[in-house]
Amino acid sequence: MSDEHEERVPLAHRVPDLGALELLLAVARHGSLGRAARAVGITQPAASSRIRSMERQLGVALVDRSPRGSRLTDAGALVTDWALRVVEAAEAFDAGAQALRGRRDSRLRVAASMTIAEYLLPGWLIALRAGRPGTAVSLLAGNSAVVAQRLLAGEADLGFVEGLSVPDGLDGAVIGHDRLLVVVAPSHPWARRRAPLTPAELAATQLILRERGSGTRQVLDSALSAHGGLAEPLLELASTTAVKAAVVSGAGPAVLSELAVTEELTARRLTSIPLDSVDLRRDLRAVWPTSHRPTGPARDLLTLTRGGSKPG
Amino acid sequence: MSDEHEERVPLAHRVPDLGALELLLAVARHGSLGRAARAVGITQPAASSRIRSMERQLGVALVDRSPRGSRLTDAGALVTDWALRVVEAAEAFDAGAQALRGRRDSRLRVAASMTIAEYLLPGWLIALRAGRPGTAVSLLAGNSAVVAQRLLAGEADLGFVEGLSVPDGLDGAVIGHDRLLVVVAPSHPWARRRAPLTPAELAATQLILRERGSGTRQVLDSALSAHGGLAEPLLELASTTAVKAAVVSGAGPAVLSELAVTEELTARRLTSIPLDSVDLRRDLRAVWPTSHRPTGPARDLLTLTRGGSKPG
DNA sequence: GTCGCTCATAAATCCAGCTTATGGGCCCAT
DNA sequence: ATGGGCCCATAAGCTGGATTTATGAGCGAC
Repeated sequence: MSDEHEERVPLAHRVPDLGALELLLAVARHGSLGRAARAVGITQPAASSRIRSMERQLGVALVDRSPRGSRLTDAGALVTDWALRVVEAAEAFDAGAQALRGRRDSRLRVAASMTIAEYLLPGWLIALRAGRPGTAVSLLAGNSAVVAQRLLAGEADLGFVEGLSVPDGLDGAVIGHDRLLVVVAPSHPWARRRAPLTPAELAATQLILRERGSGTRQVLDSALSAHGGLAEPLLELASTTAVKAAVVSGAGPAVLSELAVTEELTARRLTSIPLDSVDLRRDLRAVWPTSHRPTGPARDLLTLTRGGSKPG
Repeated sequence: MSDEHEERVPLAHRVPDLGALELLLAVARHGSLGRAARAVGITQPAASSRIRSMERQLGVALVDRSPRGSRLTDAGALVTDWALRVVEAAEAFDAGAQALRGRRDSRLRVAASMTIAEYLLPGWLIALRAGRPGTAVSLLAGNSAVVAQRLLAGEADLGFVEGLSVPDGLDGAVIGHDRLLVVVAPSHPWARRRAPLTPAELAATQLILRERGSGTRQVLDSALSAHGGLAEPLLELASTTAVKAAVVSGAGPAVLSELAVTEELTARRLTSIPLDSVDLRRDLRAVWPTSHRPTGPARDLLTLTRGGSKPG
């Protein structure tokens, strides 16, 4: 059962590559193929050819060319918006990857829980880079205990954890909230029910879970301990990505951070089921050693995450 | 003043291409380079080389190779999650593009307002494709009047509009809600204020707007008519994308649908400013000709959009 | 020991996209 | 009206990256 979606033609052949999407965005911004070309560092004929082959690939005219410049067509405006989503995701990828790369010699060392590292940090790093270009960031992902240990050992400058309490020896500040959601594919029977799920029902259901030790799983286990504890997992998978993929493909229900599934929820690829009586909210906290108040880039990042503006 | 963010190295050179990201996801799913290679339709050496150059590019080991298969490293799990976001955005792009292309000979013809077409439809189409593979969809984007006209002329099977009322001759159902938000870059002075914005202040401020005729702009104009109406625009741009890009780069404030900016808000690339006394909520509705209840794929799509529970 | 799976390497091929060079259309200023 | 500025399109040649085949080597099960 489950996966093996055999796609005759891979996605990469149906979607223009990142360079082309960036070029399209540049055209939208600058109003001319030539200007856009210069903005992305290629020549005008290259841009012309690239946009043309993109139009051939999509089967739709994207820009109105005129001797006075180029404007997006109606379809082009739509495509450009979709392209922006892809480019933004790619920027987040890049921000995260850069942080991961600089493990050794970097200046700002961040330790974060998986959920925060996956879904929030890349965005923050983009914003940080805008305010402090050139800051090298390194990122280590682990559970609360690992984060605490790194901070106390002086191997990280700033940490982020989700959970109920601040580990000993650390100071912290709440920077946001997160909630665990029960999610299923829209085709799942639960998607049609009107009544909220009861904790007992959830506890008795076989779920798709991350492997033992994940923070998400621990929170869920303790919240349901009064109702019989978690049932045997239906599947145990290594990454949040794998869990999501399994749920989307209809393998069964899972409980995931809302941060991990907002995209799928608005797109209706997943449906969230209300849960009765149990509140699965948890705080997101920035933490640091009591002795070392964050300074410099660490302080900037901290400020950023609290919704404020940058110091300057 | 538009700033020229000159990136020495374009994003496309720092981020692996879509094919490589898909391959990485396949490796995560299948646990072996060779199987992953077959899954994406290339040979094993090609996959090996691609993953290797990806690791070189990112400067991080992504998979643990062994004679019994390959598993993701810790860093690999993070990267894979970021990769999934990119691939999902690309899938949405593809879903939209396919709908756009099939304008002529397709079986399900959808007419939708810009905001819905941009941010919700691609996701719905992905879900629809999962349930009804092979359904060809065509998409036309326009304002309420255009949508109504197409439906009544029999040139579209199902419509989606945002707004206060259902056009004459159509039946409709509320499928969700949307809210207009005032957004600025985190560096903008407004990001620091504690007091909500007053309607008069907003009306007196020069904003970055979509060009005249956009639904968003009309709603805003009428909501502020009691407070002096909109000021002269600071910039008039052709697409929501262009507006967002201008705001992020600090050009000024804008008013945009929350659907358009959720991503930027959670990533803190944009900040939303509370607005006093004026409620900019609006309903999102599916609509169809009173005479033609949706059937077949149109009915499936309609069911899909009413499926989940959406906060807000 | 041998078969089955795994991954890595080498060499040849092929194609996609780039650059330079050129030409034509439109508008404005002189 | 005419030259110069902007715009875009086309043609030709080059280059590099990714692919394919063919092979070798490690590990485990029988």
